[in-house]
Amino acid sequence: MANSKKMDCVILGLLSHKPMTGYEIKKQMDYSLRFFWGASYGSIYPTLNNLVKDGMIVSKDISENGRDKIQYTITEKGSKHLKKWLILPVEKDELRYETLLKLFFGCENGVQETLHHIEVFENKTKKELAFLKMMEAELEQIKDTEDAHIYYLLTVRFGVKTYEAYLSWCEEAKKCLEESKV
Amino acid sequence: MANSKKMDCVILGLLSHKPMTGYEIKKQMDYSLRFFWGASYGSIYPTLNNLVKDGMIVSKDISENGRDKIQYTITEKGSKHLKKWLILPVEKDELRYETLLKLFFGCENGVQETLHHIEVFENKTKKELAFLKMMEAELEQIKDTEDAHIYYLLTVRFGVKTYEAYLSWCEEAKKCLEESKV
DNA sequence: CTTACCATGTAAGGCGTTACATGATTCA
DNA sequence: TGAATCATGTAACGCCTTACATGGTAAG
Repeated sequence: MANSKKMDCVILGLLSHKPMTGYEIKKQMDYSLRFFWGASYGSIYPTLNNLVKDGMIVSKDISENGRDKIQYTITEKGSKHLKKWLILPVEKDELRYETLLKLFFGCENGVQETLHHIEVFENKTKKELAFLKMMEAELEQIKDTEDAHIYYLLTVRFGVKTYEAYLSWCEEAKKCLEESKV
Repeated sequence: MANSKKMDCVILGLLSHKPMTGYEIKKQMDYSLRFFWGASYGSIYPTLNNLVKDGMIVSKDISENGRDKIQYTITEKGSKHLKKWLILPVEKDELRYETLLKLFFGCENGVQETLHHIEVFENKTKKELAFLKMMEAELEQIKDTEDAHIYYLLTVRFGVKTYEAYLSWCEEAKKCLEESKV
């Protein structure tokens, strides 16, 4: 009760914007929440069923583009539940950065291998950053068309700022390790 | 085999620096890895027993300061295992940022509450940053006394850079939301 | 004398992924 | 016609946290 399951709240949050199918929820997560939250079908579909049981959402069988789907809509109860969760203090923000782990133990691995890990990380970050900047540009254009957009934009900018910091660190870290080789 | 349990490798990594007890491993993690990795006793102690069974580490009952402890030392096999894991490509770096989740759904929560979440996040980040800067200063002084220190320093600098980016974002985000109130 | 910290562990249970299973449709 | 994508789910399992359980020592 004190702090509901997060998966529940993420899905309620997404459904508070518009009715969606499980499949669409997954797509939406992979697109909008990709850099700070993830979920698999194996957790999404069971969660949806539980939310229906709890009266937080209702399901409706629809047919679109010649495909059978199950569309979920948030209920009044679900909306209240979401809002209650939103005002609660954040429990924890956590990272599990394997890259940093391998860096921390870099001494056992050698400079060359460690540099390689950094480069892989750098490339991944560059790609993600390009994606985020594209989203940022998109959102800036439609910023005023909907209240929610400003919040989306803020999360995207968070991503942009952190990824830029990562890249700046990569530069420094590479230099630092190159020098230590000499 | 392809990619061993991470908990195993973290512990092997820490033990590769020096022999430690389970309690010390936990302390060390909370201190050095705090901002990118975490673990509880409930996973550390069982992991240690498994590592002994697998011959990756050996245990030794010791008595120190009038206390009975079990000290673990990495074996040749454990060292090889660690090195094998270190050169493997990173599987995934993940964040689970509840703050960003609540921000993303900020529209359902209102500007005021969202600002509050940002301020809490900002304060927590400031404290962590101060801690990291202290570690940075410490490490810079002893940088050349041991090969491993440069790697510790790099992880700490990663933290410093990202936390500074977080704070810079907080400033912007607060302004942005304040303006939207008008 | 009691609080805080040192020190080690177990058990239950939560939470989520991976892999499997199925089948329709669209497009090259 | 075969691959990719749409669409929904289940089952097994892994991994970890929380809470519980125990007991010693140091310091106020």
